[in-house]
Amino acid sequence: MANIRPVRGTHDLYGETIRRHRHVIDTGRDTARLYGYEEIATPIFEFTEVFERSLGDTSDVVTKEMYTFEDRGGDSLTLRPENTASVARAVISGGMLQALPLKLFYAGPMFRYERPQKGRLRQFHQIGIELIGAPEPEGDVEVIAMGAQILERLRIADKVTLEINTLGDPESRIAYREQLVSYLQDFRDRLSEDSRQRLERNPMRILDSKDEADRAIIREAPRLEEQLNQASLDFFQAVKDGLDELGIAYRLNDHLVRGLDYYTHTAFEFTTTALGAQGAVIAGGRYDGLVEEIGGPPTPGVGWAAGVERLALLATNEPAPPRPVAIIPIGSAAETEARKLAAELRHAGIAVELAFKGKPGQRMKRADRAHARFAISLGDEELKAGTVKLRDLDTKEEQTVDSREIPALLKR
RNA sequence: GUGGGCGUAGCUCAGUUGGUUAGAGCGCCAGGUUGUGGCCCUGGAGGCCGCCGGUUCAAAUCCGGUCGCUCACCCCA
Repeated sequence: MANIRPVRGTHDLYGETIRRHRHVIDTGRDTARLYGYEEIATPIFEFTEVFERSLGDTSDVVTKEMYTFEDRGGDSLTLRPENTASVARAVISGGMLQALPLKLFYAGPMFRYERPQKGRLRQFHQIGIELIGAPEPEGDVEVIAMGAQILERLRIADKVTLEINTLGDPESRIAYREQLVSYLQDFRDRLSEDSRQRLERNPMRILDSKDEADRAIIREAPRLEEQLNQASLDFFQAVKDGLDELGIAYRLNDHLVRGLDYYTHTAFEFTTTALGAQGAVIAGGRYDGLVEEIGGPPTPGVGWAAGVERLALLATNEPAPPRPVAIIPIGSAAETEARKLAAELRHAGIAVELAFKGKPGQRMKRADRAHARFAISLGDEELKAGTVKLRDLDTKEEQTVDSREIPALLKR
C-alpha cells in the first residue's frame, strides 16, 4: 500500500488543508485588488535561460535546486523556482512596459529540488506582487503595506515581525562589497567552510551566517550603512518615513541581504519564530536591475513573494465553510421532486446536499455530517399537499411550509 | 548532499525477556429505529507489522541492508 505515493516534497491538498490554503490565496488576491493590482498567471515553466539570467548562475537555486529538463524539441526548460523572473519576462514579451507602472499579483505553484522539512516543499505555492516601473520609495512602502495588511486580514500579524534593510544603490553596494571582501580575506582561514565558498560567490551572505566563529568576525566587519551615498540614505529614509506614517512597525536588520547585483535599496522580510527553521513568510525587495538583466529596457521594480503553505500553517483560524441545505426525499415518488427542488435551489445560489440513496435516517446522518443548516424532507403526504418539512438542524425545530416559499425562506 | 528521530488498520497509537488466530480508541459500513441527525447498544469490513535478507524450533519483536516519512544543516517562501 505504501507503494503508490506522491513524489517526495509534494503533497495532495484536501479537506482542512486546502481550505486554509484557499483562504490565504483568496485573502491575498482580494487585498491586491484593494491596491489596484491585476492578476497575472505565467506558465509554470520557462526556458531555463530565464532563470539562469535572473537568478545568477552561482546562486543555490540555479546550481542545485532547479527542476530542469529537455523537451522533445531539445529546448532546455525549467519548472519555475520563483515567479519574479517569469513575470518580468512576461512583461517584456507582452509589451506591457508601454504603460508603467504595472501593478501585478500572482498565485501558483513553484518548484525547487530540495530536501523537504517543516514549511519547505519541492512543490510549494506562492502568492506575490510586483510593482514594475515605479522608482519611488513610495512604491516600496505600498508593497510592504499590502503584505502587512494581508497578515492582518489573516489575523496572524501578531506572530510576524517585519525586518527591513537597504542594500543601497548599485554604486554604494558595489563599493561596500569590495570593502567587505577585502576585510574578510584577512580572516579567510577562520571562516567556516560554507562562508569561504560564499566569499567567492556571494560575500554579503556571510553577514547572515549562523556559524559562531563567522559571527565573531562579522561583528567587527565594515558596515554597509557607512558606505551608503546620500541618494541611498535618502531613499531608505523615505521608506522608513512612509512606514511610520502608516503605523507599520519594523525592525532594522543590517544582516538582511540579497546576493544578486540587480537587487537595490530595500530588502525586507516578514518573519516568524513559529515555523521552526523557516522564518520567512513574506520576503521581497527592490530589483531595479532585473528587467534589464533579462533583456528588457532599464526598468525599476519592487515586490515580494509569500509562502502559502507557511502562511497557512500560521493562519489556523480560517472561516468555517458555508453550510448547505440537505434535501431528504422519503419514498420513491419524492425522489423526482427532490431533484427538481435541488436544481431550483442551486440555480438560486443555495448549496444543496442531496444523497443519491439511503433510508431517511441515513440521509439525515449524512446531512449532519455535511454540516447542513437545514434539512428539507418530503414524502407522499407533502407531495399531495404541495408542502415540505423544513427542519432546523441546530434547534431541531421543524415546520411544514409551502414548497414554493422555500427558496425565499432560505435566501435569508 | 550530510546528520538525528520514526515506520503496526483510513487516523492516533498499544503490543511484556522472541511464543498460538496482531489489539484499542476514533473514523467507516450495517442493524437496533421499514418518515428524521448528533447520544447509546450490537455486529461488520479494514493489516504482506514499509520492503528484502539473516539468526532461531519460532520474528511485529533480535541483526544487516534498503526504501519512505520527518526534523535540522546549506539555502530559501
